[in-house]
Amino acid sequence: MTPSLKAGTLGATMTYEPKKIEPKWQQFWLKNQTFRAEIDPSKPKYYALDMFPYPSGDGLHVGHPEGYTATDILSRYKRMRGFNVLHPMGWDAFGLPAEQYAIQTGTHPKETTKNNTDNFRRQIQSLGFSYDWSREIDTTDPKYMKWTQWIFKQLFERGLAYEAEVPVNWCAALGTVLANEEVIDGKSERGSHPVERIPMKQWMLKITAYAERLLEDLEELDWPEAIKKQQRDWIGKSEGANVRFQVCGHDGLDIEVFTTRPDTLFGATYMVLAPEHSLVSQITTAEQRDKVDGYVKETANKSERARQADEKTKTGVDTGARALNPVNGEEIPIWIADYVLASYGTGAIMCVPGHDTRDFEFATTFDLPIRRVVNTKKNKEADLPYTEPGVATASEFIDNLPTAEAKQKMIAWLEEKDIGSGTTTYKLRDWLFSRQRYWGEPFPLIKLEDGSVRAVADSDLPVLLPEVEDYKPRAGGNSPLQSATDWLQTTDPETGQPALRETNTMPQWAGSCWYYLRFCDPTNDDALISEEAERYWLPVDLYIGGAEHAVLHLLYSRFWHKVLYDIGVVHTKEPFQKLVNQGMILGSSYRYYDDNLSDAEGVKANCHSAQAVRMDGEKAVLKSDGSEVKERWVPLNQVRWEGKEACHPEQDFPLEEVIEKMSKSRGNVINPDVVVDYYGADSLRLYEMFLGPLDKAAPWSTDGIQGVYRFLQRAYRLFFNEVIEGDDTLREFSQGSGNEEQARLTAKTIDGVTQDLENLQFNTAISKLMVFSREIAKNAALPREAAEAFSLLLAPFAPHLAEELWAALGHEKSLTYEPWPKADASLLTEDLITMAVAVNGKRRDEIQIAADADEDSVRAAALALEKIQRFLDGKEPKKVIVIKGRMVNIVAP
RNA sequence: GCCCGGGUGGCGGAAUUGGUAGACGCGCUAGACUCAGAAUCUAGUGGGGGUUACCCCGUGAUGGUUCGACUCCAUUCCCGGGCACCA
Repeated sequence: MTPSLKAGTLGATMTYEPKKIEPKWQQFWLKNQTFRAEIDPSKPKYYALDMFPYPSGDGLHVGHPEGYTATDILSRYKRMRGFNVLHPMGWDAFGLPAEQYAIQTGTHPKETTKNNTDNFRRQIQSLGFSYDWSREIDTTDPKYMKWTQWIFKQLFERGLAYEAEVPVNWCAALGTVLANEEVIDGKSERGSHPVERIPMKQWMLKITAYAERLLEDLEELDWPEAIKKQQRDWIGKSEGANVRFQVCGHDGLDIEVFTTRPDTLFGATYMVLAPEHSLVSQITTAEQRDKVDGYVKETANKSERARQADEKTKTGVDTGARALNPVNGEEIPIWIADYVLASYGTGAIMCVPGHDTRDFEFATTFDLPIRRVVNTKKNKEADLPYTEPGVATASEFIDNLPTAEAKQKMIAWLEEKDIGSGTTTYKLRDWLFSRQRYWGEPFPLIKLEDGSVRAVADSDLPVLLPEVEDYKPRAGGNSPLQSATDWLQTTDPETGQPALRETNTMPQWAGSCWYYLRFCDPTNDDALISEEAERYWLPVDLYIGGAEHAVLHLLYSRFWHKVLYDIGVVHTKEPFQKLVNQGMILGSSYRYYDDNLSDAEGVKANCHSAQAVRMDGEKAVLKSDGSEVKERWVPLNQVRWEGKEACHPEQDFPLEEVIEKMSKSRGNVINPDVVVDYYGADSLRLYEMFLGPLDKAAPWSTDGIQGVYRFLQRAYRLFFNEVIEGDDTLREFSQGSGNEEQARLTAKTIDGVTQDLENLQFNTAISKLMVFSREIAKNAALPREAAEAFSLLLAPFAPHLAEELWAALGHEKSLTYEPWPKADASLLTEDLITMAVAVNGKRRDEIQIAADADEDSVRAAALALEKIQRFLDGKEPKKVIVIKGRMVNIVAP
């Protein structure tokens, strides 16, 4: 270490000044590559990964550092525990905002992305995270893209990527199609634009081929149950049977249905096809044709959202056709209705109104017969619809069988008669993988004149994006790449035939699907990852990120990982062993209302405080006259403070505080740069961890951060005398571990902080450090051993100050690889302990007694207490319960 | 509607998994320092009663199990999240 890095030599550090300490250590770490990770088989590895960010133009907000701080704490802790830690950071840099900015301004997205990543890197580095920056990656880097395209090629060559004309989620506002996972309530996940379903030719990835494995392998993962459940639901496995129903009057024409309740076949009194079902027009009778055509058209025009809007009202039309129920030969009507989805199962169902709520509603609406074929488990008649498992009834050969057995017997019967078979169905659809955008990875594919599609040779990867004039998507669902003629028109190197390049690009998820692999071997030009690096570093030991990626990124990466597993690139079935979702950091928004309902500009609106407004359903109205008003938000920096009360900047009324997700539109975003400037990175890190448990949402409070800042100041003053003129000087330490009280406190703190770190309970760990800093030197000088231990314990949380203190103790090396302090176990247990004495469970007094005192002496000591005697009133206690080391409970008569 | 979470002081949150409820921090109150403020330090701070000793109430609500319940069980209310006609 250079002498200039010794504490106090930089000039007048008269008090704890993060601005002097923090940049110094950040530069030190960078210059010395302190956190550089190399494969070292002699050490156990630990791979701590953050979900890498999309570098937006807005920069970091305080939500980002929460997860980053947590992984950083663990990384620093694990290094001190002797682990070889891989802790990298990079950029998920393809994405819509840079492209939209390009459309508006003509700036190449590459340029925007570069500026944004530079800003993100600066911000992240100002927080003192222990990333190995030599491993930084960027998904838009051609060297990275090459391998994204290479993986796509592997999928393509194994038939896992195919082009199909499918009904897609077309979002006109974004000018692109979206994956099912990107559509929420019929709107785009990004921006909430309307999405419609239209048929288009698109590239699909066969994620459904991995449905079972994606489901099964969830079992062994240490993930939050909620996320596992979301993935299970999304995969949506159901077991049942496919059954063929013969259509009357159409020789040999069958309609196949999927049912999870083959045991209720005797109760099937009608069938329903999705309006889009391919057989609809063929089987519709002449009398019903007009009605059916009308209904089909009507539902086709309805958006997906409108179709699902009110599920209670069932609509449908009889096709006039009849089918034979294969179990009893009964003729049953075939209807079409939009409550049956074309995309699930076979797009047709058999309806058992007695035992399915939806069928029941439909049958009631259209007066179709309802039949009871299942009784309760006790074989009693239940109210219909009865959807629980029970016992079959009125079902001939399966009568009296419990549901599970009845299903099995029915499936065996169907298979024997060759009219059906047991089947498993998944809700999971194949992954729609092409986007009509500029800023994404081009597909490494060429299309020949004969219609065949060929993958570009490995030696020609990566296929780079062409330069274009205009970044806007082209009409008719074509990507901007369509107009890059020189790029588009190429020749097949093998046959010399003219060929066209694929003009769609990959979705943003492509790059993030495998980035955790590249971090292990970021500059390898011969493989996406070397076998050595893969074997050593994988899997990721701790992965922290937002819960919003539950079924998007986390499902897609698992899928790609399994494909790579199958082709021998990776050796683990799953990429992320332990996953933690950090909770959101919420902001305070300030609300009022005005009567400018149309958002007209230049209008002098009448403003109202929230107190004058009540909610009338979805609408906000004035309490006084019931007229409608619209909510408005005052950005944080414009709020006028009257003491503790937030007020409208120009008018004289208080604003309503609403705690919610931070967003630009609310003006409640806290910029970490401002916090670092004022309190320093160590305070920001500490505060975010001190807010509460990592996985819970918590509101940001500007007052709250003062508490941790004061703690750091106190910690600093524990070590230094503050000198008004000149440098602060180190205090006199006592030698060794100090007096017994101090030695015990040190041991207890080491023990407690260590346990909390292992459990990711950072908030309680910090509180233990606070207690330590307040108590340790209260009555005696700070012992040297305590000072050393404290610096090391503080290091994962507040690394800059910790390094400063460590250096002040005379150490010349960074504390990064110092062994983690070990608690003296003999000091953790006390000889003399305090035990609470309770009467009837209520604490009344306490006794001081030897820790190893036997039950009888504890009992005697407790009963001897004057206060206890008072409660007993001279009588014998009914019972005395002694909980070793904790308390005595006396049951009074 | 279904499935997960979660309801603890004025606020963020602790509580070794059935054993002293409210650690730690914010805020607040009082005091010290200061010409003054800021900063810092010290003490107090769940509610109610009492001069003290001390007593009563208290973990969304109601009941139950237990010597003892924030913790377990049942019913119920509220908040957050996810899924939502998936046959």
